[in-house]
Amino acid sequence: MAHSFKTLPGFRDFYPAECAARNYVFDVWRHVAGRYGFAEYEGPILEPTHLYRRKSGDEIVNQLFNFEDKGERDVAMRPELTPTLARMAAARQRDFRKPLRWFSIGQFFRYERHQKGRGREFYQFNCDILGEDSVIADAELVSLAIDLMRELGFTKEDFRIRLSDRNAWVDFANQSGVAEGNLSVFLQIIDKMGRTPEDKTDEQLAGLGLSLDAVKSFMQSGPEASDSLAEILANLEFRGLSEYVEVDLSIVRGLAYYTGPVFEIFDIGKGMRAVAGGGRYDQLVQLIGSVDMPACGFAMGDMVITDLIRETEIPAQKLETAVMDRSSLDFYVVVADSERAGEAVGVVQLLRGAGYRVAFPFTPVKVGKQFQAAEQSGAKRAVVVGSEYPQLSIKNLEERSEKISSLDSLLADVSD
RNA sequence: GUGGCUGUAGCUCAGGGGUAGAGCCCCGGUUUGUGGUACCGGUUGUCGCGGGUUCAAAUCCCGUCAGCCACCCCA
Repeated sequence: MAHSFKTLPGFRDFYPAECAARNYVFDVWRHVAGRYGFAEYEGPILEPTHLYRRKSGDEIVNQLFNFEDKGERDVAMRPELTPTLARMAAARQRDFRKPLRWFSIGQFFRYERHQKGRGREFYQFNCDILGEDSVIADAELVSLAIDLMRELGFTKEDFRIRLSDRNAWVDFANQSGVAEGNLSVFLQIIDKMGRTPEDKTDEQLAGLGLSLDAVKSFMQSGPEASDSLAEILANLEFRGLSEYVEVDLSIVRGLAYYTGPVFEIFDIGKGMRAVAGGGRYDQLVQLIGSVDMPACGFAMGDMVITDLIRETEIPAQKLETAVMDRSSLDFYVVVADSERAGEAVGVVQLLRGAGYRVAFPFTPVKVGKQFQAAEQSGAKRAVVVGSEYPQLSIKNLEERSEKISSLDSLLADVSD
């Protein structure tokens, strides 16, 4: 084992079991997005590094897989999709009726330390509504996010949407006399309040002319903090989803481009990092594509949600069932007489032609072993091809029952 | 970038100065065309790598690398 090759740090191999689990999550994402009338799109995996600088500033480059290509372009593996989306939407905005409801499932790359729920490569579901400034769009996204979680098998005991509104804080700051130039500093302080010692927060706030008590008091103001919050909550109430949501004004979400309501999904009791997050970003399309287009969206990565699924009973069972369903065969064709191996593959193809998932042994194997292989493949039934051909026998592996069939009647007998 | 923990068979791990073990997995067998259990047998390791101490190191010491976890960051 001296010099074996391994995956690069933070990168993953997906063996069939993991790949099936991943695809199950993809299917749920795609399925639920479809129920909301979202259309799937995709962008390039490699983009000009500048696209991300434009949005997030130079410090972001430290977290990028970027390099110079053979045409001496500074390029980066995409760390997120929103800038690409903004570019795409702006470039052909006249081609689409508003609002755009678009989703995407893709792979992303960030050059950072690998830890639980976080790698250098991951998949992310992105879901955005563009060209709509009503906060009902925001509510629609929250609702979609809740339905994703429910579709995966989670209940209100398992997760919560924490909903906030940056504008509530902006209004608060304005009314409290915080200078315009200190707004982003202020939001940073709010964002970090939960993990900063109180006396330090107090000190920082004092620097802006604010008191910790006033901030803490406003933090408790709930849905009254802004009209948008109240409206979103009322909308979710009509949907019967309000029990999944709580107003939590401590949610501000790191970077500066959010302009309104923001939300994150958190597990209850497991203490993992955020499962998903998003919000309104009304200026970004303008910034990237010079087109004025309000927008909101959210993203969910595959790593935290998969951890959470595996650590929660019902979702874990749903995943296992789905993985089993998609990996198991419908039929295993047992070649009981190797003289009939040729006829057996004919039977195999007949079944495959009818849409069944079928496998058979490539080399002569004892019949007992073949049944064992059939069991382990998850096949529900076996078809035995032997010297009696074209007479066949269909065996139900679960019930251990057997019935006689023939080449001509096989498909009919099998579909009963 | 900082810190903590861990590196022994494909996997989960035990052992603890005298040149390696268990369980699982995998493969084969338990007499010639019928199955998950059981039983028998088998493969695999320079005990992460480099150096030091010692008659002797997987075991002790130093370094290094890797992994995990946390901090920073989190689009």
